[in-house]
Amino acid sequence: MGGYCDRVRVRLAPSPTGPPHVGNAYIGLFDYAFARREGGDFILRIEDTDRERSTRESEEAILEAFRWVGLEWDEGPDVGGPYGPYRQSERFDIYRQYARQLLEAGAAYHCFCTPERLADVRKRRQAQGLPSGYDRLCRQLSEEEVQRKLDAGVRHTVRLKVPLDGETRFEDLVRGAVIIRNSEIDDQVLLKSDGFPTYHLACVVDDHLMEISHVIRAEEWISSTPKHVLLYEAFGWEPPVFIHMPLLRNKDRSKISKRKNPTSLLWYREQGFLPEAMRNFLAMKGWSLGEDREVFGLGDMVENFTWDRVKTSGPVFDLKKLEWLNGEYLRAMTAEELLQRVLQEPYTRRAGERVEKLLAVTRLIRERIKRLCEFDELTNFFFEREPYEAADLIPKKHDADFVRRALREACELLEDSEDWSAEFLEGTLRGLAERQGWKRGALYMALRVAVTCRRVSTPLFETMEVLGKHECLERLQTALHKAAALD
RNA sequence: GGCCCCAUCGUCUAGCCCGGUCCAGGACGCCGGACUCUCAUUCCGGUAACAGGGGUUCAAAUCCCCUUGGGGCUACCA
Repeated sequence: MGGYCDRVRVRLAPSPTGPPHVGNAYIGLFDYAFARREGGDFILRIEDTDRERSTRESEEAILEAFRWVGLEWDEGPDVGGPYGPYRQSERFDIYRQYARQLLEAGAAYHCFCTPERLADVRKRRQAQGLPSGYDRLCRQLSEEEVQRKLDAGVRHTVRLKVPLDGETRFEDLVRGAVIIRNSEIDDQVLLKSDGFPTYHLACVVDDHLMEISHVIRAEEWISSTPKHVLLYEAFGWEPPVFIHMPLLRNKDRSKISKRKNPTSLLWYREQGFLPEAMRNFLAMKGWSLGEDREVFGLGDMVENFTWDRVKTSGPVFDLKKLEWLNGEYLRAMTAEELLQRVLQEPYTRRAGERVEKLLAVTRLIRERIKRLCEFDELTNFFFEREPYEAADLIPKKHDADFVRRALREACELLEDSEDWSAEFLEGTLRGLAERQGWKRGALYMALRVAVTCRRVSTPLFETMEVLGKHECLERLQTALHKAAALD
C-alpha cells in the first residue's frame, strides 16, 4: 500500500493563520498515536503558503499549544530533521522547480485568465448544472500565444492538466474506495500569479520529498484528494495512503467553528482544562479503546491504536463531557499535585500565600473544582472578607432573632477555646445545637455565611480550622453587627 | 446547482467488516433517591436509539438498493 519503504511517516501540517485550533490537535493526536504505535516518525510541517494570512506569531502559538496538549514531533521547524526545511515558505524554489517540470512534461499549462473572468465562468457553469470550475480556455492556447503573453508579462497562474475523461480513485484506509469522474475535477491552480504555490502543489511535493507514508487529515480534504492523486501520477510518484478523519462538529452539526464553539487551544488552557483530559476527550471523538473504557491516557491509545476502531461520522464537540473528564483527572490528583498545576500556569493570584494554607485550601476544593481557572473564585473568601447581605445570614424558616442568638452563643462558646480543630469545632457546635434545640443545619448555615461570607462554601468546620480562630471570631463579630440591624 | 462523505439513546460511543449470543451495552447529560452543615464528591435507580422503505436470508442494527436527513467541497485559502 503506497509509500516508498515500509517506514511509517506521518505529518501534521497546520497553517499559521490564526490561533491554534482544536481540529489540528485532534488530527495530530491520531498522527502521533499511529506513528508511535508503528515505531514511525511524526513530522510537523508549517503550511504557510498563504502569504496574506500567515504570521510568525501564529506559528509560535501553534507549536506551543501542541506541546501543551502533549504532542511530540520528531521533525519540525523547531527541532529540525533530515527532510527540512519544514516551513513551506522556505521551500518556494522547490515548488517552482517541480511546477516547471510539469510544464515541460506537458502535464500543466499557463493560464492567463483574470479573476473576473473566472468568477464569471463559474457562475455560468453552475447555472447550467455543470461542475463549477474553470472552462480550460487557456489549455487550448498555442505555444506561440503562450510565449507572447509571457514575454508581455501578463499575470498568469499554472494549472494542472486534468485528464478529460476516465476516472480517478483512491483507497481511503478507513472509508474504502472513493471514485470520481475526471470530468468533475477542476484544472487545479498549482502556482499562483505571485509565483507562490497553492496548498495542493506544496502538499504533494512535500509529502513525496519527505517520504510521508500516510496522509492523515480531516474529511474536508476528501474532494481535493483526487487532484492530489492526479498530481502524483503526473510526477510519476507513488501516492501515500490516505486517511480522512471525521470533522469535529458544532451542536448544529456544522463544521466546528469559533462562532459556535471555543476552537482555540489557548482558550482550553486558560480555562484550566488539563492537557491529559483534552487528549482523552479528543481521542474519544471517532476512536474508542473498547471494553467500555473511556478514561484512558495517551499511552493506552498508542498501545491499542488501530484504524479499524476509527469511526467516519462527525462527532459533536460536547463541552459537558470534557468538563466531566477534566473533573475525573482533577480528582485523581493529590492536593499537592493539584496545587502544583494551579501554581505553574498560574491560574491563581494567591501564589504568594503560605504553602500550608494553599494546600489546606486546595484539599477543600479538590472535589469541587471543574476547571483550574475556578481556583480563585472558589477560594477567595479564605484570603479576604467578602461583602454580603445581612439577610443572607438568616437560614430558611428562621428569623433574625435566631441568627443573633446563634452567633452570640457560638462566639461565647468558642472564645476561650484552645482547640480549633475541625473535629473539636464540629463537636462543640453540634452540642450547642442540641442543647438549644436548634436544627443543626440552621446553626451551621448562619455560621457558614458569617465565616465564609457565602451561602455555598467548602465544609464549615474544616474551613474554620483553615481560617484560624482569630479570623473566625472577627468574622463572627462582624456578622453579629450586621445581624443587629436585621429585623 | 454539481460532486463527494456520513447516518445506533439529546450527546460521545460499543455492536456492524466476519448476519443469529442485541426486545441493542457503556458513558456524559437530564430526572429521582441515598449520604450530608451548603455546594460538590460518592453510591443507587430511571429516561432514551438501530432515520424510512424495499430487497437478500430460516434469521439483519449488522449485507444490497432507493428515499430522506445531515455534512463537506465547489478560491490564484488552507
